[in-house]
Amino acid sequence: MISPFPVSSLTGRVLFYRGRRQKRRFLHLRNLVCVWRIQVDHDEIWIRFTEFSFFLIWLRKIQKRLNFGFSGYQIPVIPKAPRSARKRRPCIKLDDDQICAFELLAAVAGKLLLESESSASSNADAPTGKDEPAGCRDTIKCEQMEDDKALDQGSCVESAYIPEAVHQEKNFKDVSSKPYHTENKSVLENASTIIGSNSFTKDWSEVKMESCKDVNADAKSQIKVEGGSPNPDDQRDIRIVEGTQKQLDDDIKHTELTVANVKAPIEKNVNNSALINSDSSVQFPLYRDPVPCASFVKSRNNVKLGVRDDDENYFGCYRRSTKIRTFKPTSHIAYRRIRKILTSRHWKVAPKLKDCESSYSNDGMKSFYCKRKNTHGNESRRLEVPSKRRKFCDHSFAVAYVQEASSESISNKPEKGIKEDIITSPAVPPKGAVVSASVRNHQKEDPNVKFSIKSFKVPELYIEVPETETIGSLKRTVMEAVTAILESGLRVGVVLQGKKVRDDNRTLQQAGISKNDNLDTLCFTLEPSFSKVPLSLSPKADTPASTSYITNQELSRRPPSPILELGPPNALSDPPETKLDKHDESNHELEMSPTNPIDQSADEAVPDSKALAIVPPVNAEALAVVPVYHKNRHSELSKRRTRRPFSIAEVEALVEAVEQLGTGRWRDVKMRAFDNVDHRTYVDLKDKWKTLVHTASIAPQQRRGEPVPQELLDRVLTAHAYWSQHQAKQHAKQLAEPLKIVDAQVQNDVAA
DNA sequence: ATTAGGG
DNA sequence: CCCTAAT
Repeated sequence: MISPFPVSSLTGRVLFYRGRRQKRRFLHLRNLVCVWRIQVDHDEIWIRFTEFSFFLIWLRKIQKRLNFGFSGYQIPVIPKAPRSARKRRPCIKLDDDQICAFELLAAVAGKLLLESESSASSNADAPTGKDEPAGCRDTIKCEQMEDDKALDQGSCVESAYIPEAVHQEKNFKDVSSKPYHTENKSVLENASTIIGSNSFTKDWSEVKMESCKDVNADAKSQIKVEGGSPNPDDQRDIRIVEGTQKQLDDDIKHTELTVANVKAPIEKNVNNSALINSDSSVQFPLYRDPVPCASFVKSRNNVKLGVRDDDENYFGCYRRSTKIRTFKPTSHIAYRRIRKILTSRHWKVAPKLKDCESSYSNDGMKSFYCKRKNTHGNESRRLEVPSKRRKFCDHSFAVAYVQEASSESISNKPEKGIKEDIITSPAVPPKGAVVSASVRNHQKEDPNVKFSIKSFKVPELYIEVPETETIGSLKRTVMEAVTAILESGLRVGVVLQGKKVRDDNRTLQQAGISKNDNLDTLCFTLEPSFSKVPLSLSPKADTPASTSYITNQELSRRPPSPILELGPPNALSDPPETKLDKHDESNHELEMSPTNPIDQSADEAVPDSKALAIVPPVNAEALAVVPVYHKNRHSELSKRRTRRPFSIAEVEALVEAVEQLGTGRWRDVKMRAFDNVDHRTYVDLKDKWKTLVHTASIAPQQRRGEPVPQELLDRVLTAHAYWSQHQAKQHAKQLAEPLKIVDAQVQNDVAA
């Protein structure tokens, strides 16, 4: 039986090699040869791309094939454009994961460059060890192969290696032409022919993979090369390499990066060249270290990433932190640095694959279920400090106290405290899920629901520190606040699909937590148990993370002052230090640039910086909500308004007004229906309408909050449709028509 | 000040 | 709801 290429199979490792033509020390990432090792059932497939950019393209292809559900967000080609243009502008759709993958790869790329260079002299590189034109294929050469002759370098080009043991069981299909031979000798040639370079030049064939599960646990895989789907891009150099890990593993002296959860975006309206260009913007400096082997020690599945500094002349612009040059023997810092380079929203450098099972839930979200439980106790635990400013969990960052026992490279814990261990890597699926069920490909019925708590939401903190205080003081204050909460005791809250599950007596099943269900929307929160929590309204259903306030007394030692909204600790203690220069002028592509910590830091730091920004005093209203505020300061920066859900009556009034006035005249709507309600601005009304339209267009089950009568929602849709149609007329006809027509339609609807 | 859109 | 750009 052939099953679709399993999602989990997209989990794999990516290896970079210096390509044959790549003798320069400074290379574009896109030019790096890269091999993707992915797991298909029990086999491992190696896919080699002579250019990294091909890999990305290919990923997208296969992604499309797999018809992934996507949680990706859209990165505008033109970040800011005239309103009129914004709407229709083409978008680069890029999945977060891919961004991260991309960056992860980029990080490794730099390292590999380094490695290959240093090996150029030491020749300690690949088994075949040469850093020369043939070097790249050498790197994947499988010396253990029984028929070594088959690996005639002269003829095999950079093509496929299919170890006998594996390929004999394979069931290759080549739609386009010849099937793979089952003899090693011919494997390579055929591979070359089939998926070799030239055949892709004009006629890009999609490579589709399907796993073929077999009863005897001896899974077979099938590689199908399909023709068709002409693509302008030259995919000449895609090759498939397949082999068993055992055969190849030991030969690879290259640094490996364990990459998991690779998901490629579905590209629809983006030409690939754009992406490639962006790739090309990725330039990785080659760092050199006086101490040749201080870094990049490969240990099986783990990566030890090191970053070396180079002479400033050449890469001056890149090397932002010379300090790193001192990096520790264990390359811990380097590791951290790499981590920081990564945007890794949903990414993390995965623990050993062997120790974790890739799992994914219904909507394609994947996570790792770590089998190992005895490592360092807290290993996979992450504390997430939610910022009030963030509404979406995927925008938030988890602060992780990494104790990855699986990686020796960081096994030496820094003494300096948390800071050293903090990484920002939420690894949280969009919905804010921090838990996923483990779904194995083929597993027996297991009544247990498996949870992998990747992060905790911790109570939000509010502290205050005078402007004049030092950072050190700030840190201490934060620490105090945290300690206060911890000491007061914590409770665990369970939030499922944004709703708090309060009934402790319900079973998981009853609560809707089932291993078959999508647990991505399940998360746990830590709640302070002390009672001096706000009188406020804040913790609502949709605000899983509870909020706690440090009372004035608690902070009384500190003079009253501006409020500090506590950002993630890393923001406080771990200032960005690894910014690279952006070289690329095409800034819109920078957003997908892996080596663009600036963007990412901006991305993540913006909220942080906001969080760190001094929030001046507030109005009475706000004070009511957040008791900690002092009134002594006035400020331009105002606090977020209190939430005031629209009542049904208000909605009705709004709908009525819009029906008659249309959707482009909010001021009029306001005057007509909410003239004397000053807490409803026309913007509010517009926003409300927006959400109403949205609400009306989704399934009732998806709706939250106080239910709006369907009748009203129907009217919303009707009016929305109508006014969408009649926008032009609106100005011409002013206003009489609309109402009647709308009414008529409503009546029709009702009648029907 | 309003409007339109994105977050 | 907030924030911004554009009008």
